[in-house]
Amino acid sequence: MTIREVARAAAVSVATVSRVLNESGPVRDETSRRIRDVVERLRYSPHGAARSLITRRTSTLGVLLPDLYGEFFSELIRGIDSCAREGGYHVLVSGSHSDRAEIEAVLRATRGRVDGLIVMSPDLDARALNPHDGLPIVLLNGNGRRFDSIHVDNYGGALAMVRHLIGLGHRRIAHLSGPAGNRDAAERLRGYRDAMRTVSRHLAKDLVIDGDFREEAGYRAGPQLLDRKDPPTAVFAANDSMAIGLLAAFQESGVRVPGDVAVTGFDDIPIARFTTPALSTVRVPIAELGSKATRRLLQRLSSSNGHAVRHETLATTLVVRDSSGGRIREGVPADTDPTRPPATPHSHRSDFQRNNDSRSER
Amino acid sequence: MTIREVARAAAVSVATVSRVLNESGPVRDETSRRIRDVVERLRYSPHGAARSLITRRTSTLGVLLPDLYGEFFSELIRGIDSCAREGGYHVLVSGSHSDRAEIEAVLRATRGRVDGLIVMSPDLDARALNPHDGLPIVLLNGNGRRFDSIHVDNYGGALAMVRHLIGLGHRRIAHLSGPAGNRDAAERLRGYRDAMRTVSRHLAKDLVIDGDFREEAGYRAGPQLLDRKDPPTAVFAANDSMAIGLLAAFQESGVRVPGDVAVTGFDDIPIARFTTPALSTVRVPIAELGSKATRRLLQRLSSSNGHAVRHETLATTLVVRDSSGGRIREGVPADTDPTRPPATPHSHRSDFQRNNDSRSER
DNA sequence: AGCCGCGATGTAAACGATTACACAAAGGAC
DNA sequence: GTCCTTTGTGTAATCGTTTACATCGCGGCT
Repeated sequence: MTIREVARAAAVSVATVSRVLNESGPVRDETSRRIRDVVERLRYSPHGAARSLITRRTSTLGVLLPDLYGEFFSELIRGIDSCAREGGYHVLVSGSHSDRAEIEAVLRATRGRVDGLIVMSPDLDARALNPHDGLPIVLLNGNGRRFDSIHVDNYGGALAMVRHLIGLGHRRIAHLSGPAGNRDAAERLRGYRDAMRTVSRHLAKDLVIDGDFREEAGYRAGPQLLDRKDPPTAVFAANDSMAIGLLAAFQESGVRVPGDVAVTGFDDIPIARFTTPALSTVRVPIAELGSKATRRLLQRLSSSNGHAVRHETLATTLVVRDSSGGRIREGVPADTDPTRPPATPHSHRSDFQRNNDSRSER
Repeated sequence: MTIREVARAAAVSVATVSRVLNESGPVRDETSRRIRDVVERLRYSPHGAARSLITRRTSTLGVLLPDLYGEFFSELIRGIDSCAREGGYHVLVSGSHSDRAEIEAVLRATRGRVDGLIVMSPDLDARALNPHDGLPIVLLNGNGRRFDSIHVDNYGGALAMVRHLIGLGHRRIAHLSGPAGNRDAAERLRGYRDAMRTVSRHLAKDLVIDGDFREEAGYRAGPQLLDRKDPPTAVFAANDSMAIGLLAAFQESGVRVPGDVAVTGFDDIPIARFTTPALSTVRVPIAELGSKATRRLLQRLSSSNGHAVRHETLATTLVVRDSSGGRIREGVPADTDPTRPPATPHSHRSDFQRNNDSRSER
């Protein structure tokens, strides 16, 4: 079932078959029709490897992720996949890249298999992938200057959230941080610190508990926080998963949220609005993050003339639900979110949102 | 940076370089070392497409999924990816295949790009991929007889869950079903129906509400159920996402769970144990489903002598937490689950589990 | 009539690896 | 010394495409 057999069956040369299949070059209508018939009948489809060998394009995008755990990544991949497919590309994913050596191994293994790379590696500087022979790369929340990148405004989101809590009168606000070394986590922590600093030193004091982005960490943090002699009145978790774990711990201890203590998260994973109480959080446009990165990569692939490297930051949105106790119960318009794709209607639960627009183009 | 340049730089022939790189054939130690040095220095790595053209292997597995939404798929992909990487394979994913035409398009496009396929397509019979020229395929919850397949015991799990509710004294038990046409959903529904049938017709009556596996569907079902003149005392949702939506709706309506009504789910996604109240559900070994499928595929790839087609069904586990009200509060050993990977310790919240072992090998 | 251009097609050279085969040198066995 | 085997290496065919170039009619122009 090679192009050769098709050519023979249609009594033409391979060149003509190729021309018909790729719509390159002129072919008589009748010939074209005949060839198409044969292709259909023989169920021929060209061999990908052979094709990419000569065209030097694979129609495949590589996606390197630090992990594949949780709803965040399924959303991200969803954004990437839908956008890639639209552009006629396949997606090669690869999760759990802890150390630099592993990243390099994958980079090597994928040579000649992908046309470009989307790399998310928050633990690591991008130096590992420095010298990769001109393969276009888009970084997700990375810190390389040399590559295109799409960032999420972690800092701004955290700042807005903590200010929100401060605005509600909270002073003893704890932060449940993400894993050490993780860049996103670090930025959220920085936002927390800076927001706290705007309040008089005597009244507000940093209180950071180490977490790791998993539900369990939040669950364990609950008792730790309650056992202090000056327990916080609000806890800002570095992501929703931990906030949900925290919610569970408080619930078990009989601590009311938000009555006794406010709890907030970060990411706005789809489930956040269905927790009890509904979680106040910072919305990260996850799928959009993926699709934006993909679009950027595709555009760099098509226009080979190297545009300047671009760094873009996606704005986050403060989403006030019940768990922070800050919800305005009257006069809130139902679901005013313009960014949410209409494919996922959540029309019943209303959110109060504030766009925290510190978006920037560096 | 081709093998040719490496050969020239090391003053040997391309054949020798290839032999060193693949450890095929004898090479003098000194020559071998010299070549390795050059490879290192030139940062050479062989071109994937060229290699797969001649070897007829791509070291890539294709994964066709119906969708990429939610925690279920990230778990599944995680299982697949880790197992594939272990075997030295890459993973090409592709989500959202609604109709048959789309599946066929992807099948064509991936010819010569993958060595085998894992296909999950619960909406569809497997006939679409019938005649694919000898490409090894493993079906996930599909209904093809001709291909290897791994199933989840949806029926047994549903049966066990509904019996659990009946055992607690419930008679008016509603079922919030999955999307029409979805095979998993259909099996769970069948389990529900059969369990209900074991109770006297007068006392227990089917009550099925249509859902679609999304949180929102559960949320909307809440009022619908409460507004009936004979509201159910228990609701068995066809998956956890919908159960969580339902929990949120009941919470808002002031209906206590499990006091006023019991709620249960299916899947045991990681977040299920952190809902309020903790969700009673049926555990599906999702990551294992992925890794089992992958292992099967790999083994079929290596031993080309065609074993007979095998169909395997993975057992599910009844996980009793708080939302069903059936939790035995005394004498429950903490976290006795043997199937849970130690990588995700959830040591604080205890589960009471019952292995519903209707596993079978067809 | 001769020339040019163009449309339709065929021929063959790439692309970058693997590998069957050839071959040379060396070492034993006789 | 001849023959055979083993080891180490090189030459060239091969995988299935794309595509530059050549070819061949054919019609229009001068």
